[in-house]
Amino acid sequence: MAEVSLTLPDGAVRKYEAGITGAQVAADISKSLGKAAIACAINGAFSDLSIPINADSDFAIYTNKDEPQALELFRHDAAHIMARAVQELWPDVQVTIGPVIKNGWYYDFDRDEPFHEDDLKAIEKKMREIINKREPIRTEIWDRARAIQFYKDNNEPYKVELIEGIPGDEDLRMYWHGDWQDLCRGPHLAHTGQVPGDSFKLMSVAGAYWRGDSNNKMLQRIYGVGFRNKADLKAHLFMLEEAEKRDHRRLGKEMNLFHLQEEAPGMVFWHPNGWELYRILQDYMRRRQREDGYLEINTPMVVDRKLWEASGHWEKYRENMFTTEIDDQHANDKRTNALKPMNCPCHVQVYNQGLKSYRDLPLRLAEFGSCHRYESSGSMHGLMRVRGFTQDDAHIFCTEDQIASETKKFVDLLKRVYMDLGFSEFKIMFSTRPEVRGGTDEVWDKAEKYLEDAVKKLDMPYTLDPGEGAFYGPKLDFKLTDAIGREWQLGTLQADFVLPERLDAEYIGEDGQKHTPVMLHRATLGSFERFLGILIENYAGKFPLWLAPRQIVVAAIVSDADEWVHEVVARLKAKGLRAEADVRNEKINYKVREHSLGKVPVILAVGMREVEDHTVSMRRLGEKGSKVLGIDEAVEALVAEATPPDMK
RNA sequence: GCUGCCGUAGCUCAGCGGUAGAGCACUCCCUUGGUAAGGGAGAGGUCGGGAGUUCGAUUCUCCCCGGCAGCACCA
Repeated sequence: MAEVSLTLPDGAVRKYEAGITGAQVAADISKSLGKAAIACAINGAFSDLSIPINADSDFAIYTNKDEPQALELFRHDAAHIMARAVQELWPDVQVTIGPVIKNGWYYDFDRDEPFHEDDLKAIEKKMREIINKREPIRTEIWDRARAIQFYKDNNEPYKVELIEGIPGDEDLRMYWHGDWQDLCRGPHLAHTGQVPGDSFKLMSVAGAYWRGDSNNKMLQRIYGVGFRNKADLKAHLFMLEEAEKRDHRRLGKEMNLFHLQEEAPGMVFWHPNGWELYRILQDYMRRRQREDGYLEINTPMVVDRKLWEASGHWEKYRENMFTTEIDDQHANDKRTNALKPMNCPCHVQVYNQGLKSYRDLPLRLAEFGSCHRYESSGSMHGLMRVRGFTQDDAHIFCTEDQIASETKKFVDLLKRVYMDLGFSEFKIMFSTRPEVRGGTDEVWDKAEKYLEDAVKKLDMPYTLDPGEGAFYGPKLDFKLTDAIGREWQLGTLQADFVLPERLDAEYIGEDGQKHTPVMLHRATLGSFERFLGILIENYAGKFPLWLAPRQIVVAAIVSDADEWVHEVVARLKAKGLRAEADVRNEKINYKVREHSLGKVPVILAVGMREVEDHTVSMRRLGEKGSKVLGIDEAVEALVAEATPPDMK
């Protein structure tokens, strides 16, 4: 019998007969390890314990304690166990795929009857039964023909389709526990009992298209979350509750910022508090852009379809545009207009007024452009995805040689803005030509090259995202990370060599000849609506003083202090602070609670002591105690704190 | 757009084939209280819209609108 030598992570070498399995090695090392082992690595490749080892290898054992591997296996096996549970409960169900995702897994099923949330409990129960059986998980390697025949015999057409879609003629790995079988790349645990039965939970049922294609049948997807132990599961569920508390739709209601209603789906009704916040942000952006040489313009919201035809949007995005038809009596005809879905064609119209010289470039035209897009009903979500929104948009008309310096300038602006608004981290994605696109390959070669040069000169890391460019040009996207670790794609910079030409933008170069400028589409926040949604969630509504729509409430403790309350409010307002008086017939406890729930950052409580001493008792949101300050001292401190970062 | 669920007072929600209820908010009265809910009284609803079944529909069925969770889409 041939011998294999296995090198363990600590450098020790053990010799076994060829064909020994990982499980046997683990048991040989120690009895407890034999029990604890859940999988192994053979020459670094994640593998089942049951696979025979026939060559000298590096060898490592994984147990419950090995974080990424253990989680991967638990979730993966839980997905399979869930599929088995579902098939045991409803034998007519066909199984498809069930991958591991962040925090858990899902599995897609085909069944005529819909699953209901109540069914999840029954499935969970069945899963625990399967786990408690501690059945060994077996694997075999089959050739394609045999596997296809097997699934045809078992009436599992989705599996047949999956196998037929796997390229090449590689053999397939088949897994079993009990009588239940699935096709899988593996690896898996040694037995079902290794899945922690008390630290998973089925979360929801939802539709999902077979293979992610909306032309295909919609299947039913069940989502689960799973962890190594109960405490981790509890922590995760707690985190979900916390995330729900900072949901901008909820906070928007609690802080009285905005509302949405049936008559205008996807269009925001901003309330005074919300609009204050909106304007604070817009004023800030306006100052930052002015500082950077942008010229602010404003262009029409309703524009004849001819312009959209010329720009190419009509052909590609007609379905998503709001249109209006009016009878034009003079032309004796109907005119079709579209609500602008974006600002660029209009900006080119402004550019085109008057002959431009190379001396005019770069020309940076900015607009807080109000746009409308007919988003599909299912995609709308609070402020995050709406049908009416305002972009902090700008188009930089420049020469090819200016692309790099303008990109640098823009990224510097982004950094400043994101920092000021409380985001310290962002990533850059570089997206290249998509399959459906405007312009020739020659133009794309050029656009990609210039933009790549520009991003390289930034001296910042970036990730390539092939095929994700805009239809008129390659782009850089800027993704930032919020306070609870979620990523949001915000800023964008798109190099466009196509649209200026389509819309006849030109300039006279140094050589006296006409040239077509390059157009850089760029946005920092994206849309104000979406950004405010993100901002609300990032701060959980507890804005820094300069952003808070309601900054200070001055609350009377006794009604004899009302006069002093009004005077304090007047002094704060005179310094530009957003202050309100609360002289209602309520106790201070009540007022403090209410304004704390309303996320007002500063409460100045005023009783007879403060009246006599000309002081205020300052309480900060989220803090327990209060601090008595002289009025002048308090005003000065608040003014300093409330000054926007760009004005300090 | 697709699948599933949901739509009752300003808000959060209970109810359910016989014509509607709670807490908070609101209005008034009492209370002047020192940092997260003082007490009492009152007012408030074509039960998302339309059609059908029924003696009778907020409740059952169908259609439409809107929302939620996913999927698809996102210039």
